[in-house]
Amino acid sequence: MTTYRIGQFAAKVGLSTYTLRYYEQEGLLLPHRDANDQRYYTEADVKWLIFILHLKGTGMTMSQLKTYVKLRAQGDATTDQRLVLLHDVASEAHAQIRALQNNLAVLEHKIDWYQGKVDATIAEDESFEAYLNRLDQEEKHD
Amino acid sequence: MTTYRIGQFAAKVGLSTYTLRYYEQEGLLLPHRDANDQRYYTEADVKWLIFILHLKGTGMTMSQLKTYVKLRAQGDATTDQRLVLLHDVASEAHAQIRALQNNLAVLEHKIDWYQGKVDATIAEDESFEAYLNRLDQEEKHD
DNA sequence: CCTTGCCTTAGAGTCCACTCGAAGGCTTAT
DNA sequence: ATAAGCCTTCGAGTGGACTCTAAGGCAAGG
Repeated sequence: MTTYRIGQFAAKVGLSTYTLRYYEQEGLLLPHRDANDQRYYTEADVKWLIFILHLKGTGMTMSQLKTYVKLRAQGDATTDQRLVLLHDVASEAHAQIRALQNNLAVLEHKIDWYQGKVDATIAEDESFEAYLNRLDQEEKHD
Repeated sequence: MTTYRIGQFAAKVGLSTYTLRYYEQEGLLLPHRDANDQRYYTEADVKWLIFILHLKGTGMTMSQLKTYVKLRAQGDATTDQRLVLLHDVASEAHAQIRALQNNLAVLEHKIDWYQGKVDATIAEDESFEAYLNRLDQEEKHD
């Protein structure tokens, strides 16, 4: 069974040893120790950390992650709470994607404009402005 | 013609007066002044600021925004540079959306799993893992 | 008249997630 | 044997974008 010392593990997952010790301190990832107290990580740790990184990549904060880990440690009784938490994170992420797409639409319209691809008729501009207003309204609904 | 004092403008655009003065200091938004040196903002400033906020919302940094504003101030000779800059920002934003969607896919799969909606057959799990590996590989291409 | 809002400069504080350094001491690899 | 890697604690530094305070003063509305 393959194991990794902290330096190898860091290289494998693309984090620094500092960060790994920091995550450990925060309770996110608890490696094993050998007879000399040296940390070692297993393939299971690789999978778990990659999952953590996916969660972080959705915008989940350290604090939410810590909550999640604590709930997990408490066993099956907390699956409902975990679900609520993950649903929150997911809907935040959806909102963020939507916001990004809206902002990007504006940016790309400006790019088109710079490239002279937009017919600069009053009608067109006005309809795009109306569209933007609608987007801005929608963002306020959050 | 409607104008706004800084407090009204702040309320209108949803920023603090601190932030508006900060943006001004950074050269992003330069309001007019009345006879007593009090700032006032026009409808054009509203539009410009909203555009700035859309750009910021795509992930464009202060520093990029400052570059953009400086180029703009230099006139038509810089449209090419502005286009390059905006293209960069747009492709970064696209990448960020893709990353978010990938991470969200993992999160939602986990949610499904919690809800018992996933057939926990070895085959299914393995194919999902293969899928994740593929996503992770793709992220490395950036 | 008095409160509220605005003006200035300059600097300090905040938040988040790391990131690093120091110091002293084991352990592992070549 | 020697270097490279790892161990600890603990505190300080980083970056980005604000966010706020202080101090002293002018200006408009009720």
